[in-house]
Amino acid sequence: MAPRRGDTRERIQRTALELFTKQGYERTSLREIAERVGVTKAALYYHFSSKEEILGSLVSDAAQSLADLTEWTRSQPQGAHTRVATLLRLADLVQGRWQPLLRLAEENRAALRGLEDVGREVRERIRDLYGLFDDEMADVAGRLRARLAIFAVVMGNLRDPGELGATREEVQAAILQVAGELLGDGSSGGGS
Amino acid sequence: MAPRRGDTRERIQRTALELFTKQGYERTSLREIAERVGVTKAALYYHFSSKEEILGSLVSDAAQSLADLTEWTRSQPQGAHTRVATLLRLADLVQGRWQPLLRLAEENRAALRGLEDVGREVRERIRDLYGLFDDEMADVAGRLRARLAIFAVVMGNLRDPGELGATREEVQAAILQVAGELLGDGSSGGGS
DNA sequence: GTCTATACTAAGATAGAC
DNA sequence: GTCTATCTTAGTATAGAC
Repeated sequence: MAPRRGDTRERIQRTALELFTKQGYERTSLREIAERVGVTKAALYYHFSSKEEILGSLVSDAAQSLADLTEWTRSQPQGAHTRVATLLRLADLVQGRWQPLLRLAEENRAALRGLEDVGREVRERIRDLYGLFDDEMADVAGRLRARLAIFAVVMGNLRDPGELGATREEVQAAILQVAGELLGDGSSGGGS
Repeated sequence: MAPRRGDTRERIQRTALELFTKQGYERTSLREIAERVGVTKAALYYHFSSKEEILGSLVSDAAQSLADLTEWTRSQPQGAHTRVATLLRLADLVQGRWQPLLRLAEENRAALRGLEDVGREVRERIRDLYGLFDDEMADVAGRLRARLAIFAVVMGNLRDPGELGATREEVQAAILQVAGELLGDGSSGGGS
């Protein structure tokens, strides 16, 4: 219980992420965060100008790595292979360091909407990602399939595998199979 | 501006639904609702025992019509035709009277999670709906496709059609096409 | 049965001392 | 960099007028 020095800001972020996700953003009070970190409410206001800014600081990290992903995709040759490779990288992120934040985002969309600057940036990055797939899809159904493929990768990795009556590995294999089907059809599918 | 009598409860519900959806559940104060309705905060407490109960009263209506839908499906002969017919009815509900509430639910999942009784009921009804499709799907990929079909119907009808660069009618047609593909493959698709 | 007046606790936020 | 004290407003609750 030695009084740590210099890492208070990060400890606030870690604690907030945990509590925001478990209880919801609005149901988590600054008093609660401060108590867990071992400081007073006012101390939080030294490191962050508001409760919203704590949330924003968590989101902007993820926005950066999402930008990295779309940039990588753009640097690759266009085609089905790159689309699938992008989904694989996305799956890694969703299972890895994005997971806590995505759970938070899923449950607290209204709070995220309140974020002015950071929120706008994330929404733009997400649109970028969609755009990468849309560009190669001829028709509405194709773009819809691409979005469903992305959704399957994201949500399939967030939810309890038991919901589908399978292990995590089985679900992961099924996601990649179905996502491949959805992306494959689209690029050569018939129009209206 | 005549002082209406007897419809205060419904006006509270309508106003709450609108504000909860537009601003988020937690960001909407009882004072705000009361002001719009033209009564005091305390009057709300005559009609509802808490803010949560206002939300719960909105949700329980939808839970009932969801139960009606699954019951109807169960009364029909099993098969691809019934699955598609169920999705069509679901699409009608999503575009119609469920729309405001679904928008609310999407943005305020954390608040919904707080609803003890009603929340449990809705989650059970949703699981029932999934179960109807799961029963006829042999493998994990099939069940995943069925869920994606349901998701496409629900979300495709909630989002702005412009996101896919199409009109509402075009999006609607694409949703039904893709949902049909997803449900069709599943029942005869190959195993692992 | 329907609502107003009023009060209580806890929230986010700020000012200024150390 | 952190704390004490304080402010405003939120949700909640009750007593009592009509």
